[in-house]
Amino acid sequence: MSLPDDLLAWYDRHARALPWRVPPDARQSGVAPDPYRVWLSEVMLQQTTVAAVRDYFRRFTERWPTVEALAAADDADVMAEWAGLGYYARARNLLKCARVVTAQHGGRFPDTREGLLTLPGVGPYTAAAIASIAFDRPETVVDGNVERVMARLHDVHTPLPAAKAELTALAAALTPQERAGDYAQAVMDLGATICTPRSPACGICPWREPCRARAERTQAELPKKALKKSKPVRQGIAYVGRRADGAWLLETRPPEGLLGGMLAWPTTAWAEGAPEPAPPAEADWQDLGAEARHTFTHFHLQLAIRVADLPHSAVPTRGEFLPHDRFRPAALPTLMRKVHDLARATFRPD
DNA sequence: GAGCCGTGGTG
DNA sequence: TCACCAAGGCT
Repeated sequence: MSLPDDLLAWYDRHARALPWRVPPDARQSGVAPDPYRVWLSEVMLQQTTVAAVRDYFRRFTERWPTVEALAAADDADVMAEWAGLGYYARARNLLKCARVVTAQHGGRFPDTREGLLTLPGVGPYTAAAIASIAFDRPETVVDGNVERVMARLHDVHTPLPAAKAELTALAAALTPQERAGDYAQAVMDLGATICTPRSPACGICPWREPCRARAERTQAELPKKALKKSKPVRQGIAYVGRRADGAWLLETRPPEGLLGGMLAWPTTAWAEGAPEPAPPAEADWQDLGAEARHTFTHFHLQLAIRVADLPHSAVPTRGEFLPHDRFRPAALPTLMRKVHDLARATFRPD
């Protein structure tokens, strides 16, 4: 038995049951995955855990069962449905991609890695994942799991990201011509359930015998990674205003950059040091005395909160009033939902 | 190559 | 409390 065969045999017994996955037995009986569902799941899973993705995947596929349905959706509806999942450029690219596939490819996803790479939001990993999982092409997927598994299997001590090319070559050398889709998912399942970042379960690993790191007892320290930079602290002020009729003053953030395209409370700029106030409407803004703390990828944020009852005649300089019955806190990104949770108690119950 | 871009779980 | 981490892509 070869290494890939050993892994596939393990996968046949231990594959995780996932909503977007065709299990190995069904697959070998000729059931083909739906490329739309494979693509959607892979985009959602970028830097995101399976546990976080499950409910989002279910809601998206119920609401938009096909790529054509998604392509026809309103941008704001898609952004609201994505709210809380993070990395919102993914949602913007998701729509772009659905519209390209619908308008330029007749609603069918390209079935090669090269074709898939031309799509918005589809990079080297996702293109290989869709090509292998949806179309059974022998492409090599290299995600964080595969990097970790290869670094341990071959005892590679070069730190990431410099080691990326080396680990990719090692992974490619193992990729089988047959059952490419199952193999791709098998390596990732191995990384997610056995060859985990901390406390890997080497004793029950199908690759425990050939694993070089296990032999050298270096598995816990691999893969090596470059030191991370510390995060600076930025500060700002969020303005939560409500009109007497219950409408909230909200804005849609600019399409690019942090939380781009998302519904949000108007805020000052976020910078190191005390923020310059920038209220979105003339009113008696009161400091809430509590702040929302949130950590983004590259900085910590401390967001002070100011609240105001706005007169019906108020003309905001930014944002617009969203009627009470059309406002869903779930449509806010998490930071803005935290702000709402802190501020809501200060207003009369609706 | 490196910075930007979210969030929730975990030790 | 806090740093680390997860099926990356774009610029």
